[in-house]
Amino acid sequence: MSLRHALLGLLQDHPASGYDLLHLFNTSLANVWPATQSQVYGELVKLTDAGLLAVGAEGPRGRKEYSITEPGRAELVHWLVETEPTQVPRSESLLRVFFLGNLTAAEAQRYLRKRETTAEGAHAQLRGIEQAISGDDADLAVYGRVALEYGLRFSAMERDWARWAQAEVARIKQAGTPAD
Amino acid sequence: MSLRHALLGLLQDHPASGYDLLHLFNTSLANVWPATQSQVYGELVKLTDAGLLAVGAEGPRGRKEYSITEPGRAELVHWLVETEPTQVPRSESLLRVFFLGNLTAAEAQRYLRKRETTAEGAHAQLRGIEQAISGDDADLAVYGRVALEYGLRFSAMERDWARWAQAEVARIKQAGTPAD
DNA sequence: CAACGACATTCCTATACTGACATGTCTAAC
DNA sequence: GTTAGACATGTCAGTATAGGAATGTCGTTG
Repeated sequence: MSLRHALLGLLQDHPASGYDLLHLFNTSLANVWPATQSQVYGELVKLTDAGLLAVGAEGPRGRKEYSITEPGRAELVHWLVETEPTQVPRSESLLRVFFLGNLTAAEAQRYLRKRETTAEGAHAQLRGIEQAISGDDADLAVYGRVALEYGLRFSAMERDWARWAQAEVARIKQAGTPAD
Repeated sequence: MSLRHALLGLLQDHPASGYDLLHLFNTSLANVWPATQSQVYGELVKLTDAGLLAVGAEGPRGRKEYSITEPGRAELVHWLVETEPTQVPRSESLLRVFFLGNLTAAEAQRYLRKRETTAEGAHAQLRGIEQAISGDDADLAVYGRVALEYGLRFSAMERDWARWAQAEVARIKQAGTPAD
């Protein structure tokens, strides 16, 4: 149920419509917490019913401007300070690694090489973002930069691990069963 | 829908009951792809209906021994070789980082310190597992070890990042707004 | 002014997942 | 013998997520 807190966090700085928020999800939070249109609109209604958000003036095209209320602010801080992250993140790609023994060594290496390429691509993309925001000094940009650093380190780690794993598979192929 | 492939993968080596599989999930796959009892039992029925699994002899206490069929094996290999991981992994803890600007610098640092401790603990736990399996040479253990190495590198990266982030917050606190 | 693209919301279906509850059997210990 | 605990499966209600269909409005441009 982090979606509601993500919405509260985004609305902390300034009011926005569902449409705006959807775009924010698809851009800034896409790699951390993606959300679909039906999720965002539905959750906004629930948050409003719960009194954590309020609808301000209606704009053109039936646009509703949501803003955070005091209880909403309190809930956000409560979530940040007093609750622990509970989700065990599932990793589909790591799950596959457990079962690579069902493939030939060459096939397993192909898989790992693909992972290396993907990680390298992600790393390059984040480097680009880093360049783009390097001037800004606002609070959001500060912690955005901290999150970005996480992404940079993570993708570098994945790339290096995938390289190491390929070498490891090669080592085992040589030493033991020639599975290809 | 990776649960079904996880089950196929676990049944590749030897038949097992739902109960066995549940324990495998809670132990070996707990950090990669956790699953609940209702999920496992439900999915086993679906997989059997689809012909990817077959029920062998019934044991005591109504125990059903599931084994993988040829179509099941084919599906597993298909999944490994021909499909790409699609899931964008959600990270609740990283999501929080984006909104740490709503806290005081001291509170933000407390959050990051907690993350550092958690990562350190995970790293230590994996080190323990590494010691325990160091003798084994079976295929599953080989790729289990590759996955373990991922976990080791990941937890080390998280720990180091959390340390760096704390220093970064301190640096900004000094330089700009004294938010505490 | 017509038409198109961006804006903006609501509703619907299907699947995935969680947590709890219900039910029963076997084995070992007391 | 009976009771506690491990073994073993099944079901259900509620929530989360994905994806898309339906509907309509505003602003710009030819």
